Amino acid sequence: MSDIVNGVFERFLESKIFVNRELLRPEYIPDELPHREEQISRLASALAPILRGERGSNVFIYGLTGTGKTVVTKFVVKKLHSKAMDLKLRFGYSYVNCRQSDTPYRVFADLAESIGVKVPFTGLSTAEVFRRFIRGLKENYTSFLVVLDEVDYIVKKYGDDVLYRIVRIGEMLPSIKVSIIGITNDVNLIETLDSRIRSSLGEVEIVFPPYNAEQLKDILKKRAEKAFNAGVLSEGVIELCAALAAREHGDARRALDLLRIAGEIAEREGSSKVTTEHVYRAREEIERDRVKELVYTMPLHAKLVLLSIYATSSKGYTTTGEVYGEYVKLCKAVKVEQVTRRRVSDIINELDALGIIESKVVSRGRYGKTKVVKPLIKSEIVLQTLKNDIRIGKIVESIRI
DNA sequence: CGTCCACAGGAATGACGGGCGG
DNA sequence: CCGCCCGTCATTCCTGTGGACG
Repeated sequence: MSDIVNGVFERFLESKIFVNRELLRPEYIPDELPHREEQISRLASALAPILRGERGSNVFIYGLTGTGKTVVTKFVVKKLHSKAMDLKLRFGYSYVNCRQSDTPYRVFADLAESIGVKVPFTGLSTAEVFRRFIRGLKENYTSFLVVLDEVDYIVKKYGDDVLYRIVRIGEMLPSIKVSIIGITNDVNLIETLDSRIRSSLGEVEIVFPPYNAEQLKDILKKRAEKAFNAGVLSEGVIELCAALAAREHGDARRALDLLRIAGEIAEREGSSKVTTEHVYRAREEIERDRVKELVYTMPLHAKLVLLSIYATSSKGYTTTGEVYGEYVKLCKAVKVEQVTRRRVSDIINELDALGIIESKVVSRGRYGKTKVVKPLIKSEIVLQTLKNDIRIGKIVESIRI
């Protein structure tokens, strides 16, 4: 009965463009992952011992964003889990994204949550959260798999302590077989690790090379077949998405986003076809949304620094010294206290990490060593968003680039 | 060929609000 | 309610450095 109702709703809601747009979302795990056969089989064989009640190999996975690391891992782990359930094994796994949970505390909190152990956001010591996780593990599992995605975020800030403790669980509790999958887009990461961790963690290493335009096209085609109604994609749409994403180091997520947003734009304006024009507009929209979200949630001083960067880069770039000078002026203008040069230098690095600006240290010999900062985003988008902050809206108006 | 600029960026420390266990 | 620990933002003090200038 409810199927009939849902069917009606869905048919009503679905447009002429999409059959199922969910298939184009980055978190969707398809049944088929073209051009990743080798990685899948290597990962599967590293983990296969788990099914015999032995410990799986620890795996290190490298690859740039959008090369399928996460989706392949989730795909394999999901299969592994259901197989283990068929075999009635007491096997569990946990997936932690270390960019979202970027402190040891939050990593352990996530691990604990994933096995049903409730822990507060804050208030406990990290060691206590870890203990609770271990206790939960002991009670419910004989084998466990920890997936740490974007693990470089933890390692760079806090060293290999987290990894070390997880690796050690197995030694402390021989009754539980614990294995780790570490996923990173930083190829050099493993060299920064302690040699003990390195050898135990890198038992198996799998590299995910970027997709080329041809492979991206395959991926998009497979998904598009089911996601779109027949014939709505104009000639060249898939090729364009593939080409644009290939330019960005073969990022499949980007390619899928472009295709989906292009479809949504076409739908919004009631067009019956998705054209290459829609793809170009999708590219702009993605960029704009990302920046808006980022800038909107930034702390006041980060906004002021960002504004200073734009105000001083009429030549296309600027330097730390110039930025700081401008920043001090702006602070006076809006009557807030300035932070130190040191802090501004960190804020510039943070903006760099967010991809809003690009910076690199250069030496100008006699004239010192500084950081050259280049804004990457169109100034209108950034200024527009900054203007929405009532504290600084007024001075944004007064700045001409 | 040494100096010295204009910073980079590490280390230690602190203030602060949130949130726990007891 | 207290004492403790957390993450975040910030300060202070500091050592390090590539290369044009003299």
